[in-house]
Amino acid sequence: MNLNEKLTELNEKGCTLTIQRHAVLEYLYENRTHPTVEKIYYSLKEKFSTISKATVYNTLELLKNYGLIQEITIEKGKLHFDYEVKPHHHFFCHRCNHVYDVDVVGCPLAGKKMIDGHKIEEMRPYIIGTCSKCLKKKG
Amino acid sequence: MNLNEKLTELNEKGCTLTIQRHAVLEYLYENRTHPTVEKIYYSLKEKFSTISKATVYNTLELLKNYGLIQEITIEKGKLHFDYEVKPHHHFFCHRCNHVYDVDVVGCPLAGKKMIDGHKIEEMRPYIIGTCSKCLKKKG
DNA sequence: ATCTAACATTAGAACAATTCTAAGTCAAGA
DNA sequence: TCTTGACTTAGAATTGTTCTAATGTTAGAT
Repeated sequence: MNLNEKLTELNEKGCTLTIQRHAVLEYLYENRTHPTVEKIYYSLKEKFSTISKATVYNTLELLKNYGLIQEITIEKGKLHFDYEVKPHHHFFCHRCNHVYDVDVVGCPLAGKKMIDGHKIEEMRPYIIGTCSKCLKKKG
Repeated sequence: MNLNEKLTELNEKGCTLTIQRHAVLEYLYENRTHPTVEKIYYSLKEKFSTISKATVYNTLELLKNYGLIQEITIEKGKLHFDYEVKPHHHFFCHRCNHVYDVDVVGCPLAGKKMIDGHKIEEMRPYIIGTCSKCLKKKG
């Protein structure tokens, strides 16, 4: 789903399309590195010097609630965000703190709506380890 | 793996078995509710009134590094811990903030050591939604 | 085009979770 | 007993997130 499709969807659902909301979504569209809130905030500050942290947090929460972006709680104590909402796994390298996308096929939970009587609304399959780049550094 | 086995393993690996470390591990052994650090700290305070937060954090980190307990980053901004380290999924209810164990068989990642050139050290399969108890409350 | 009410943004304070620090305690070996 | 190193403590500091009150913006009604 490209940027314009998401912006249109937001608009059609009655959400005001402010310059800040546009900027946050566009930033995530252009930066598929699973940035933290801090990273998003300081990057946007370069273009929009008066943007506030509260707006960034509010906007990320809003976009998440519209199902247009994904929140990632893989790193202890800080949030990352992902433009891509299609189900996929995330790999976190505890050496460089980088989040990678990984594709895993054949997940038995795919498409399931319920488990043990609980209603499934979101999947967050996280994998922790050392990434290929950091493995090379070591040796 | 029962409590004594874990304590013995700690000891054999040369780790000093202080009363605080014993207490933290025992608390997790007896409370399989995936408690937060705050919960662990205040519960232990009742028995050991001078135990400090730093010790609880240090001990949880130490036990985690020995592979004896599992850290859970399913809830935004706060840590939960689990005595059980055998691979299993966690379900988080965003209404009551409770963490449940769920068994999922047939995970294609089970036993895998590598993915996309990254070294897998830990799996954290999280599922978010509304738990069976909260579903009943609603209606 | 103007008004207005609802909504959005801002700056910074407040809050919550975690980590750090420096002083004190404890245990084991010389 | 003294020393050394490891552990714990209390509280300060830091970090990440949320709240607040004032200000700014928008869309719809007139």
